[in-house]
Amino acid sequence: MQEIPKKYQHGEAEQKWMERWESLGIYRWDDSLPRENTFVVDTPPPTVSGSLHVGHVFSYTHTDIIVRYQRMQQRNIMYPMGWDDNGLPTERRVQNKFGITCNPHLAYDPNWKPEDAADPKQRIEVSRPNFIEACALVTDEDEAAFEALWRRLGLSVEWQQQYATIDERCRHISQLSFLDLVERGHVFNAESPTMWDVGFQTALAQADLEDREKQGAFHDIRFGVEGGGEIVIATTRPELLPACIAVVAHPSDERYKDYFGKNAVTPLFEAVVPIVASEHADPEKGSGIMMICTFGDAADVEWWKSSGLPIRQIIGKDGRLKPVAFGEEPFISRNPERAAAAYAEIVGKSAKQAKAKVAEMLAEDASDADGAGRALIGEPKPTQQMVKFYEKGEQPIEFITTRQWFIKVLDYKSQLLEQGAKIEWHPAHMRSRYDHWVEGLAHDWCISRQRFFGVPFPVWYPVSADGVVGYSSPIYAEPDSLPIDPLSDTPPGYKPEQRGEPGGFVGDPDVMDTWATSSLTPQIVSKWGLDEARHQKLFPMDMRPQSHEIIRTWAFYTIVKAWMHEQQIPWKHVVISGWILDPDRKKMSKSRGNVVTPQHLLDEYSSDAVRYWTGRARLGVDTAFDDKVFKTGRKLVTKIFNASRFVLMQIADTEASERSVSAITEPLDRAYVENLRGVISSATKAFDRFDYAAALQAAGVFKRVRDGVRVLSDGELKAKVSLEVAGASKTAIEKIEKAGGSIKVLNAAE
RNA sequence: GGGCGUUUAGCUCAGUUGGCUAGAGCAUCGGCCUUACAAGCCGAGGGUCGUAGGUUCAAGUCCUACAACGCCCACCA
Repeated sequence: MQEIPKKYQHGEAEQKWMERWESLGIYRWDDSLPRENTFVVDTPPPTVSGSLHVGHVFSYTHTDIIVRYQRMQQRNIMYPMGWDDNGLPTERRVQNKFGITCNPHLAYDPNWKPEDAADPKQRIEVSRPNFIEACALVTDEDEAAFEALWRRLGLSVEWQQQYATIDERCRHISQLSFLDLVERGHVFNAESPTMWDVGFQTALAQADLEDREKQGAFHDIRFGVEGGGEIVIATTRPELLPACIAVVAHPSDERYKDYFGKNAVTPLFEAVVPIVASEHADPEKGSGIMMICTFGDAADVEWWKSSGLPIRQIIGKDGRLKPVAFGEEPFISRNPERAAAAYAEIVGKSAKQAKAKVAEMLAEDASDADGAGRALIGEPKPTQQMVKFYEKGEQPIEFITTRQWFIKVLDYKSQLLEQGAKIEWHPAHMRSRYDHWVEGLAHDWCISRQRFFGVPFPVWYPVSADGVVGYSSPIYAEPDSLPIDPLSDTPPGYKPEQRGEPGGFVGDPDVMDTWATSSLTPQIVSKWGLDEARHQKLFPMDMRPQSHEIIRTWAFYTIVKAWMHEQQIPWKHVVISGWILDPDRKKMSKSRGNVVTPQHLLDEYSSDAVRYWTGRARLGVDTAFDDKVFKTGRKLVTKIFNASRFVLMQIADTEASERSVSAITEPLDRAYVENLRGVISSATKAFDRFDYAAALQAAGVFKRVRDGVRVLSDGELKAKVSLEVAGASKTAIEKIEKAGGSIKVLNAAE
């Protein structure tokens, strides 16, 4: 990298002030002061992924600008900082760095140290507490890097108030939250079809998904009908044919009216499935008739739930077709031997491989169910389709039946909408994103994940004398004992030796969704459940800064928790910042490879110049990265610095009595002061509505009101004044004269 | 398919409840070493306010339709 000239090296001075501020403790929150006049910020805990980019600098500076304004208004500020180290990104990095995987059922080994993990290539299994130690080692480094950046940027964070989402306090409060929701009846566990990522092998929530476009193909498949006839069904997932449980068409669809009540026979597997009239089918789409499989998509799940039909689950947790027994419930077939032979061709294959194989078999199959000919009609027809993926996953999600914990959000849509309406959104239109998300919710919030680096559920299950685990009668931890790990701690009334034994207990091996903790950031800061007096002083908070793409997760979940626990809103204001776009107006993201790191910008232009750049971006509006703005910022900062020096020099030569406003007598000076009042007033109003960009603009306009034009148009000095001005513009002179003033323009020589 | 947003100077963007000749920064061009500041100062040129209608004494601003771009959601047999 090019070396930065000495005159542009700002680090030293910034370092000095950073240390000065810290030693003075000027950013401390004073817990002795009452709630009134306190300003509390729900700072976003950044994911400590080790990579920093200008996006971080951008949104965190916005918050700092608002905080500094509030501090100038004499507010007692709570501006904490958290680190989101809990969750999958850290887990993956630790696995690769130390060559370990977590086996939550192992016991903690106090002698094992991550540093002496032998060979990164050799995967050794460690207990969950050991794994968490290894995670802590990695995240400590990352957190230090983030903290250094934040300090360099001059964020006026209250560094005494730090938390990490995996630390003891966060685990404690997350578990307490879970127990409280159990008590209030908002939580349940159920074995039911759930969105599942086959790569990470964990359950997911609706908010974890994203749509991706994928090349698919319609396969027209001929089904026989018992008693004669045939129907043709178009599907993009022929591999699910063995999982078909029914065939449905719209009740008003004339083409299929005669078939309702009869049974269809699937090709290859010869399962006899009912032909059902259902609103679920759209006569306009495909051939108007569709197969219901367990499970192709969320709609299949819904339909199955109300049908009373059995589940034919063929996709396993790893995304491969698992072994099933034809001829036995639920895989009843008219011809079990043929079905088993066909299935033997695809068992163990991934869904994708199985799709191709099934299509091949259908194409070759000349003797389908009722001997009507080739089961696959024509060639598969390619189509672009939108498929749901886990946002971090590489394969489409599947619906797989597993036992999971859920929070009931579907029952409370109207209450959650009401809560959203009580919060002020900046900009206001961002609220509609929240409203739409809530209105469109289709699933309760699945909060359990089959992962390791997270907060465990404070739950055990009794094991009966004949070895059956009692999932329906969980043993909950005592609130006083939190945080606990059910895989190493023993439930009340049991002895450690009874773990896994008949008549004993087992611990719940799952961890919580990382949002189950992140949704409690206000309560974590206020120490809800741990320190009631502090909670009352800090909750609800004043401001939640965040970006718009996580309205459906972070904002939504936080609102859910605050409402469920205390029927409160978590904060009064949500402040939404936009994205950083690259100079071509594309979103900056790691995958695009267009990310700009902040360090060289700070070195070359100074923290203040970078802050100036962020301050120009309006709330909620995406901003293109433009290095000209940094240059402008640097010039402006120098200007202000020099002007201040000039003023200080003047003051040094002036008696204290001459420094009051009343001592200003020159009309032009008085005009400036008058104008300054207006600037302060409009900047203050802007800041009060969190619009720092408008405040900056107000100040920027003042900078160039040097010829008194605006003063004459609206100050109290509109009365006739005579001005002696150096270098007044032509227009300024005209305006002043038009307003009835007179003006004498001085030459440089005078 | 539903929703939200954006569209104003070459570029990046302001423009409040409709109200004097639509503004700023950057860029361009011209002129200046005028107490701290050439990392500065003064000035100039540059706009059919996305398109088409409508309301009004008056529309960048309000209404209707349309277009382009971005985002969110849904569908996806």
